[in-house]
Amino acid sequence: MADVATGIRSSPALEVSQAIFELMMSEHPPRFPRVAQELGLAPGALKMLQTLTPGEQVPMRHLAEALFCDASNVTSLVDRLEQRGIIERRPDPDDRRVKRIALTQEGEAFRARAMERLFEPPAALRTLSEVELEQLRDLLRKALDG
Amino acid sequence: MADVATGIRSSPALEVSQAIFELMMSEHPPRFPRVAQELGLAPGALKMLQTLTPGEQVPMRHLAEALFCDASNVTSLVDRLEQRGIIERRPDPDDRRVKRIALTQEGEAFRARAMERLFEPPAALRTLSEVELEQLRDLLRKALDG
DNA sequence: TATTGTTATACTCTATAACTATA
DNA sequence: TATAGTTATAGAGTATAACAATA
Repeated sequence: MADVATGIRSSPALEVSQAIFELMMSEHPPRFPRVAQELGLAPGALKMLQTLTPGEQVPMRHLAEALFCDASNVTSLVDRLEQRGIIERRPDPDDRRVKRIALTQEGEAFRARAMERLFEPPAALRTLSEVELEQLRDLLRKALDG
Repeated sequence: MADVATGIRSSPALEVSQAIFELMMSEHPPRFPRVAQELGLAPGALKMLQTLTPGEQVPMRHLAEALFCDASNVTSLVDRLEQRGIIERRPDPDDRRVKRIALTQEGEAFRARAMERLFEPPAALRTLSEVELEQLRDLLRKALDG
């Protein structure tokens, strides 16, 4: 059986995949770039904040890998976040080539606010009951952890 | 209770929202830009293909609204998709200002392949059984259909 | 000789503003 | 006068290549 919206054959896994996409796309403009813009951040900068856990000190190289982007882009993203006092460059005690990136205290608060907005449940989820949400959560967690 | 990854308080709806995000982010690089690039398309061009249902003839203006972008960007996206023979501009019989965009025959096949790749179930879903996938699908569909 | 991060530069995507033609 | 689409141009974000410092 072919689906109208996609023109491809269906299966439960495919329908789930499609539904998740639909849920992500149910917001206009899409969540991620919208939140980034509202906070005055490049999309990459928001991804970087998401990556940086409070208390961590991450070499820039690792950020480039996590963000799947070029090192020169990390430099420019870090520059701007540092200028805004959200993160800071710290020397690595073991390797003087390396700079470790950490959230400032101010940055931790900023990040918390950013994550709140990023993960705010999509409106579509409001139609589900508490029990249904828990079922949904458990299924998704099983997929992710399993 | 605060979550380590986000630093914000938890609720079932929030946990679902987070899990869905995690599922989308579990692929590196992220699905949408990756598939677009593999097909030699701008992200907006892939969105446009997703919007264009086979057999439809959509005024460019409508595409701009659906893509949440400027009309001039639609012109440039349409230019390139038309050059590749994927879509075509057709005159509107009722309003000579309007150009209606439709998939070519070749374009319909291209779109089908693109949608196949776009909606290919994430690897994480493979850990779920058929029954669990159906439960997951039903919950997501209920949320989306309201 | 290889690696971390930076700089200078170029490219891609999208938006803004001015324009043509229709309504 | 307003609208559909185009053109020319500018901006933001990211990548490429050459470089300095360190390993």
